[in-house]
Amino acid sequence: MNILEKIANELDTFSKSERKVAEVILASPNTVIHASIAALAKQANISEPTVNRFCRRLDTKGYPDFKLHLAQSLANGTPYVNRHVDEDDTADEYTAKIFESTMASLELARKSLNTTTVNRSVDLLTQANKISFFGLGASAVVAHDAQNKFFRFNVPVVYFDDVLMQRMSAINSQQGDVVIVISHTGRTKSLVEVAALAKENDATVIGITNEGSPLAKECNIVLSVDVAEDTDLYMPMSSRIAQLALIDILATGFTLRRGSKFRDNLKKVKDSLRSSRFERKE
Amino acid sequence: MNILEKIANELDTFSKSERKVAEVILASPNTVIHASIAALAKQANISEPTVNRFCRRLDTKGYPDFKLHLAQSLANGTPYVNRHVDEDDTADEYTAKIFESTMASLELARKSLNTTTVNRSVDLLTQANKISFFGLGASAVVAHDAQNKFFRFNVPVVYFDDVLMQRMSAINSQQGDVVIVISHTGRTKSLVEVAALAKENDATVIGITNEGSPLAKECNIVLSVDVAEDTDLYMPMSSRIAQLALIDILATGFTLRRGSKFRDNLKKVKDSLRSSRFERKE
DNA sequence: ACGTTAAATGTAGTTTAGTTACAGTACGTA
DNA sequence: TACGTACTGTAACTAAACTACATTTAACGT
Repeated sequence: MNILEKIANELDTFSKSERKVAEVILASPNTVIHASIAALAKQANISEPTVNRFCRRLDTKGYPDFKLHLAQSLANGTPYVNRHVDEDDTADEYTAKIFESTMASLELARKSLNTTTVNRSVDLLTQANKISFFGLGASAVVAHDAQNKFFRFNVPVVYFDDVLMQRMSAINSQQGDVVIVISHTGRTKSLVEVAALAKENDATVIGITNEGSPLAKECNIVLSVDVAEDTDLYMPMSSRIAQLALIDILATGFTLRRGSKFRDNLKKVKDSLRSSRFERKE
Repeated sequence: MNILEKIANELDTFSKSERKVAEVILASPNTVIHASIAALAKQANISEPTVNRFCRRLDTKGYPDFKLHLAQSLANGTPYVNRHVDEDDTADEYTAKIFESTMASLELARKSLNTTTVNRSVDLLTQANKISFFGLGASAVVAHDAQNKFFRFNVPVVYFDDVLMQRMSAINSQQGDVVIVISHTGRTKSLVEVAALAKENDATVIGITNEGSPLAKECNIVLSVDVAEDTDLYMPMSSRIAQLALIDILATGFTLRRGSKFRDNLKKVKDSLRSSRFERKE
């Protein structure tokens, strides 16, 4: 574990003097890695051996070794944190925050995603007679994107962001069809109903949603991605990015499963677009 | 710069003995960071001062400082790299690669995005009488998402992913309207024409596209995000994620500019969705 | 409240590691 | 071949880190 986090975590298990050291370190770790044990002791108003004992308590061999660990923690740069946008942030600030939060979410999503489930989903998708993507609101965007990707595979694929169309489509589904229902919360009533309908009609229902949600209960497979709390109170942000990454993953798994011959097909689709574009000048 | 790379780069500028040290370090940097200067000297079959001189040549204060830098290089662990998916990757592998590539792209996008331009775009958006988002293919998804976000702001906003609708809408645009045209390559003919049409009709055209592309030339403002080469040869992946992050940024800037009273409005929109959802059980 | 004991902290001395100054060696050039 | 420069090593020195022990502080029981 990152030694800086460790210090922060164990702050209350430290003795009085040790806490002094800890606080100095946490306040400006970048200075500390260039300071001698004497300098650090002085700054924390404690003796050198106390610093040394502090280092040992953190499972390092001594002060130099501790500095090494500290340097490594810093290099990791407290990677990406979900930081909330502030009322008086400048364009510079909120831009940075949104990028960071997005990345923090992806990091989290990566960790939480179950690749065995991914694999099973890809299995099902490759065998499907027809693939449908359903979503509403922000999740409709994800469904839209999924259609876009799977359409290139030359498989029957549809996407609906309209409640009625979703219902009709679900009712008409049958065995061999795969229905992917997308909802971050998994609590949108009409989508839960659509999932149930599709299941009743023997379609395989894959949910891209929260584990344990009402929607999840109606699904044969649940692909859940944990996501950092949304940066903006009122708009879904990170959740849909993680979902899109998941779509990429499914699409990639799909092409890999289909083998290299299949990929020639993709090339054809791409080439077909060429005439609609301006040539790139060298 | 990463000190390990630096050593590798400058290998041929080193003297004979220095190269010996360099090679030992490159061979097993992880051992070196825990070794004393004496141990390292012995392993490289050279004297201690030579190691010291080696450290100085690399712009460090001495051996301990050098070890610090080395430790940081190692911790950095080549953060996020754009890694291409391989024919025989397992689900585990391609999942990891896609997440990593996506994050690498966001990292790149963050660096390349000009926040002054973002700020100007937000300015224009807040003053717009009507906002239109146009995109095709993968970029249609981004436009779709943008509509979703800006719709909550209770401003007139439309999105079209149909060429004819885009043309009609562009022709009907007028001064005070803002048209946002989205295209990764910026070379899609019909979109370039739409941008030109909108501009002729005195709308302000903002392009989310490649700087220097045909589309960029037709725009009043260009929001360009550099993006790592796409992981998949035949499908856009990272580009649209970066574009979506940009939409988040614009939307966030928009709400911030409109002030806190405006945000109550967003709450209302969100609350209005409540009845369509299952209650969360505690 | 007082004394006892254990834990925590500091002081001083020791050891180890790192650095500097200088001397010797190797190599290239005139 | 002789000279000079750049490189490398030896030995002395300095500074940093650590250990052992003394002192203080805090906690607990009487």
